[in-house]
Amino acid sequence: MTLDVFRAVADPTRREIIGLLAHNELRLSDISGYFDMTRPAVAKHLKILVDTGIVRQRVQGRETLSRLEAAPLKQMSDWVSRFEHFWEPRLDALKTIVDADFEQEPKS
Amino acid sequence: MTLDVFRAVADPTRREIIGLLAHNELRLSDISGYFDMTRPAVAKHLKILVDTGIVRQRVQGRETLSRLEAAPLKQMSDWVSRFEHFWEPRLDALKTIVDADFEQEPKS
DNA sequence: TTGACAAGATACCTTAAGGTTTCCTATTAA
DNA sequence: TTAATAGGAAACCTTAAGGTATCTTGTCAA
Repeated sequence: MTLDVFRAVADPTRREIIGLLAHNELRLSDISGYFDMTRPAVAKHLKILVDTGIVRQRVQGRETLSRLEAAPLKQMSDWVSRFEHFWEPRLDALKTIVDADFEQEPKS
Repeated sequence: MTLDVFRAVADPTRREIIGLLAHNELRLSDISGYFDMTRPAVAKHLKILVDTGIVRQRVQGRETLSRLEAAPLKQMSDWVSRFEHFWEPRLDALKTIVDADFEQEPKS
């Protein structure tokens, strides 16, 4: 029971799976075709991604389709964004520009 | 020998250490004061952060001062940014705005 | 209506991760 | 010049992580 997004993303295989699912809905056997490891190994990685909510699955007959549900990755994005100004010193200025622009827009 | 930024950041203790060093240069004993674990345990975490380049150290007498070197976190930032549009649908528009603005600026 | 395919489940193995205790060495303050 | 402090280093322990092999069950096509 991991449930931790950071831990889920720590593994390179899982990052690759996330990449694969970014644009396609795939079956387990499709995914495991990309990797040099057994299907149950990939299934375990996939399960971890499902447990953290990064991947969602739907069953269709004997197949299980997996698709990306990227929202939980926002946690990571939020955390790391606290440090962006370290390598992007113009970021403060940028933020000002964006904020100003958003204020101009009508409330939908 | 980890050297992997994603793995380094996967551990919550190490994320906290990164947070502590974001604004202060601290000694090991300062840092370990924040945690409910032994000093050598914290030292190991710190070593992993040093190995990935996220933390830099300088020796001053009998003290070793650690400070954040956030640049390696950019790797994570870059990776996760590929998925930002999943939770921020306005991001494409935003990118356009920013690009346009940057083009206006003089080359330094 | 049987054979092949998709994938869940279980048992097991090996190594890496995260911790502890204990000891040692260098530096500084009294 | 000795006692306290900072922290490196080694040995060890336990559990979690990442894999494998193997078996079973459900579904579909021939």
